Formats: sequence, C-alpha cells, structure tokens
Amino acid sequence: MRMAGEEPTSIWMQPEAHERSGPGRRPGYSREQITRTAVQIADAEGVEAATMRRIAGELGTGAMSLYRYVPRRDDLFDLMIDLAMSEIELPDGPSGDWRGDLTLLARQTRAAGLRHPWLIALLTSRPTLGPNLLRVHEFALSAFNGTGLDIDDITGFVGMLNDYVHSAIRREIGWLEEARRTGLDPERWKRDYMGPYVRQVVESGAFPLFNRSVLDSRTAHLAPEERFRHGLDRILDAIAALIPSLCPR
Amino acid sequence: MRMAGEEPTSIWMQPEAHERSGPGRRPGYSREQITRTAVQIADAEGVEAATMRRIAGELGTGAMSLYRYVPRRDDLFDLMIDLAMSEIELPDGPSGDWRGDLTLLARQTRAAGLRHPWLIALLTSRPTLGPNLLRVHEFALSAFNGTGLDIDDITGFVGMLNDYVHSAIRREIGWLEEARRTGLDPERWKRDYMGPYVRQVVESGAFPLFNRSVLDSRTAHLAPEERFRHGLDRILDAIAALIPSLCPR
DNA sequence: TCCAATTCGCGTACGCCGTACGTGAATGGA
DNA sequence: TCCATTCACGTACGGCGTACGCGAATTGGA
Repeated sequence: MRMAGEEPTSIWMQPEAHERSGPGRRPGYSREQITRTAVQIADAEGVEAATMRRIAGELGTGAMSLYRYVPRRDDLFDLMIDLAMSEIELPDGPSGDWRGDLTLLARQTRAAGLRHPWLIALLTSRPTLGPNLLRVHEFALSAFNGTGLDIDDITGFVGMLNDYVHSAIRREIGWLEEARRTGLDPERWKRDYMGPYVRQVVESGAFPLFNRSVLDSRTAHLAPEERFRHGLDRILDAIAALIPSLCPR
Repeated sequence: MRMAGEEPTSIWMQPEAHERSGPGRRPGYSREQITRTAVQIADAEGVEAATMRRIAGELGTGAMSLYRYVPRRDDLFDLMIDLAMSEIELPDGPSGDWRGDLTLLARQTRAAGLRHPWLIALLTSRPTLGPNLLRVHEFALSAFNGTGLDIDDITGFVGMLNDYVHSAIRREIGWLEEARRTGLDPERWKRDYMGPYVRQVVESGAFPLFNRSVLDSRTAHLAPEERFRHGLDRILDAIAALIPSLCPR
C-alpha cells in the first residue's frame, strides 16, 4: 500500500521496482528508458520541451504512467544529469600526470556539455550527487593525490577547475541557447536582438575596459576549442603556481 | 500603432513610455515599481512565486496591465537582476590596491546574493548586460588597470573571481533554497532528504577522497563569511602568482 | 485450477502558468 | 467639443505538474 504522506528522499535511495518477485503486473517501462527519452527530447528541443506529457507521448503512453517510475519531475532532472555524466569516460585511476588527467577530464566534460546543452544549466541549478557525478568528482580529486596537498586545497582547486569549465561551456552555448529559446535563428539573434544594444553600449564609451575586452581581445577569434584550451591552461598555471611541492622557480 | 510582429530587442533599448506629452491616459505604474514588487516577492517566497498574476495582485491590478510596462516575463527577470545589482556600492574608480578593491567587490556581491537568493541563479541562467551589471563589471576590470596585464588576462582573472564568488554563494544558499522549494524546513531537509543518501555514500567507502573532503575538512566548521574570505584569498593568491609585474619571490 | 493480492497503465480533473485579444475608460491637442 | 491615443484589465486559450481512482494484468498460494 502506498501511504499518502510519502516521505521525500533522494532519488538515488529509491530503487525502482523492476526485478520484483511478488504478485502484480510487470512494469512495461524503466527509469533508464524514460530518462533516455527525456534526454533525447531535451537535446533536440531544449529541456523545457521535455515535459511529462511529451516524454510519455514519445514512449506511446500517458503522462501519469511515468509517475510509477519517477516520484517528481525534478528527480527526472537528476536522472538526466547522471545519464549525461555517465558518458564522461575516464581511466580507472589517475596517471600521475595531474595536468594531463585534469585536461582530459575538462575536455570530456566540455564534450558532454556541448552534446547536451542543458547539462550545465541543470547541474548548477540543482545540488545533485548522482553516482556518475561522484565518480567524475572522485577522479578530479584523485588527480591531485600525491602532490602533498591538503584535502581542503584539493577541493578548492577542483572547484576552481569546475567553475572554469562550466562557465566556459555556458559562454560557448549561451547565445545559441537563448536564440533557440526565443525562436530566432542564432545569426539573427546576435544581430537584431543583443547586437544593437551592445553596439550602443560600446559607442557610448561609458565602459572603456569593457570596450577593450570586446574590441581588443586577441583570443576572441580563436576556434572555440582552442579558446577553451587556452583558458584552461591559464587555470592550470595558476594552480601549479600554488602547489608548494612543485616549487616554482 | 503597435505592429503585430513586434520586433524583439533587449529590454534596455525599449525605454518605458512615461513622461509622454501626447494625448492618452497617464500610466498608473512604472517599470521600477513593478520590478521592486517582483523582487520583494522573490526575496520572500522564491523567484517562482513572482508570477505575473501575483505581482499584479500585490499592486492591486490585473496581470495583463503589467504587459504595458514589460514585454515578457523574461525581461522582468533582467530588470530584477539589474535592480539587485544596483545595490552593490562601489567607489567611482579603483584605489590602486587591486586586492582590496576586488575583496570589497566580492563582499558586496555576496551580500547582494544572500539578500536576494534568486540573484545568482538568474544571473547564470540569462546572458543579460544591464547597466548596473556593466558598472560592476567595469569596476572589476579597472581594478587590474596598472598591473601591466593584457586585456585578455584581465578578463580571465575577473572571470575566475566571478566564478568563485558565484559558486561560493550558490554553495552557501544551495541547500537552504532547495529546502524552501520542497517545503521542508532546512534542518529536516538536510537530515531526512539529502542526509541519508550522503551517509550511505560515505559508508560505502567507494569514493575515498570525497569522503576525506566531507569528513576531514578543516574549513567546514568555519563561519560562512570566514569560509568565503578564505576561498577568496586563495583565488587572489593564485592571481597574484600569475601577475608578472608583482614578481613573486 | 481458481482466487485474493498486488502492481501497472492511464483517463480525468484541478489549479496553476504566460500571455493574445478586445473593450471601455481616461486623457490632452486641435 | 471631438477624436486619436493610451491605459486598465476581464476573458480565454493552450499548456504545465500531478492527485486520484479504476479496470486490467499478473502472480503465489490454496
């Protein structure tokens, strides 16, 4: 029997009911199948298109059927995040080359963030701790194992890296997603929507350093991947400069 | 006459119609008044409570009246962000002590982020460039003026700082907001909702470094403000280590 | 084999949301 | 005074998450 006041807890502690042995009808779907469908819709049309009705429709069933597998829509977001994070392929342990390990992780994360343009937004809007996020986080922490760093320092550095990677991906996606959301094509959005305002701001001359960052940037015309790598290297340089065991000259 | 296919453009380029001289009824409200009301509601009950109907109700009018002042709800978000950013008080120009200037900015930003728990979430979810965000951003850039840094490097450092400040605020708010959203009180949320899952993860021993970061942290028991300052100082250290003109020992 | 127990699929319904549209009231210039 | 213009806002539409309940399916035990 299902109690009325269902106690809320993390989705990761509510295993789904498949592989039962008792009586009752067998489930026709699965969390993974539902999550995969939601991810496909969100990839193609944005996360706001992945509604319960739409996901169910794609599966050929009714919206309320999904609630046999997922308590709330928010939990489905957590499952989507974890499914996307599961695509990040990493070696079992650190190689000893912390820069190389973290560069690999950053590139994998960027790839996942671009494949699933909703991933970073969901990740920063929800305090989720799915198994794959834990796996990836553990790898990041482990890359610093052996450098003689304090666990608090390690956590701080991993945070710095995560922050950079996430905001770099957001920058790379940002305008594209906003254009999709408003229904304009990206070129037109940049030219007609944000363009005139930025131009007005620049021409007003009120913010000279902002102007220089827009007009005099030498990295602005790099390919996105190179720009990402460049910024990443600067963060890694900053971290290296603070690791005592490396003893910079 | 209002055309059917209203061309979309930034809210900052569509001045509101008050201070007219032609015929027609005088407006009874204003963008600022509406925005201020929205902010009050969002502060008290979360941004999702600041619906058009609710804001209008608070003002004693109908929901559709607001659309004479704000084209879309999303634009109201931009106005809310800018109003919150306007509370960040800064000197007119940099003092010459870049560390001091950026520390001041970080503390002001934290204060605004805690006063308006929705601010950071909106800020990272929308590529907005309101006048007050520009003002604050310009101040951050200007703090590095005179250090002999490249504009790209300055932009990168300001980005690092922003990333830290934002994610530190998110961490500080995160659980509190999630608890409010789900309607549980914060203590109960931490104990009954996330607590058991984290405990299970920790006890499984599958992620030893994650465990150390949870159990062996020495900064975990600091007061929030001190923790913020500590992390901020580490970022500033990292930046200082990369500024050639400072020539670290 | 038959039945009681249990679970699933899902239709219906409720109360929200953003906002398109149209109408009537207010306003100031000619 | 008359009229073009602008405002306030009631009504309505389509869509959302999801509470609830019922018939169908499936099983273990009698």
